[in-house]
Amino acid sequence: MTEVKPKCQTCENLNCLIRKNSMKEGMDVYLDQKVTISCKKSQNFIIEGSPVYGLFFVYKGKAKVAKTGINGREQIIRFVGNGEIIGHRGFGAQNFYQINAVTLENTVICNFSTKVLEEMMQHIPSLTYDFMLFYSDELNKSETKVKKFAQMTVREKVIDAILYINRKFGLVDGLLALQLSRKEIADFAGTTEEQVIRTLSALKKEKLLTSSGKKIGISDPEKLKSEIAVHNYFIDS
DNA sequence: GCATTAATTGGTC
DNA sequence: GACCAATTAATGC
Repeated sequence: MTEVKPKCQTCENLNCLIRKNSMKEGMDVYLDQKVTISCKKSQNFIIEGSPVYGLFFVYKGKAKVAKTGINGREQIIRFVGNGEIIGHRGFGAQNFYQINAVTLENTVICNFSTKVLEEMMQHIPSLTYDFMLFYSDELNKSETKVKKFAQMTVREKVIDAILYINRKFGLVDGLLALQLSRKEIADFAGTTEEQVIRTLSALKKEKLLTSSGKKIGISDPEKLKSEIAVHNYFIDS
């Protein structure tokens, strides 16, 4: 752990709420209290049910946020990349995390304690406002997701999941930059691994998707989008 | 190359 | 459309 703590003021993750406000008067004292940790792939750095110890930001890497169901069934809430927040539901009244967060690759994470965050919020209004907008947006996404889960067919859910991953992480050589197992796609889409596999091979046969090994490529994004357009696919849930 | 893990396929409820 | 079992492909050591 000889990592140099990245400075917020010069961080390249311009979408990070802390970064956005890092130049504000009085921020320095809070930013100095940041803790940065280096996680290997598949590290469970937030454990469901454990006491809240602040807010996390992805500095570099990727992670998934999930809730565990009864018989090992997992519901992936969302995927996060550079500059994004994790654990924000634990901020405020709640004392225990309601989610698990696991890295999908080697990932560097910044952490602010709840105490430091509270002080920041009290003293930097623009930061507080940005957070409010963020929470509002999250709630909107969450509501959209409820609708999707209730109304979409499996095929639509899988298409939606693929497009979401594409929107968020993009393609490399025509293949999704974030490589997930079929099980993970299923846990995110709200269906089973087998259904995902069957849907993927159907879409492949229809020439809407391509694949190279276990990696997935998109060959006809417009057609995919039009299939779920009726569900407002463009809302990034 | 072998052993473990993931993907796929077929069948049942 | 979920769950289970058997087969096959992919990947780690």
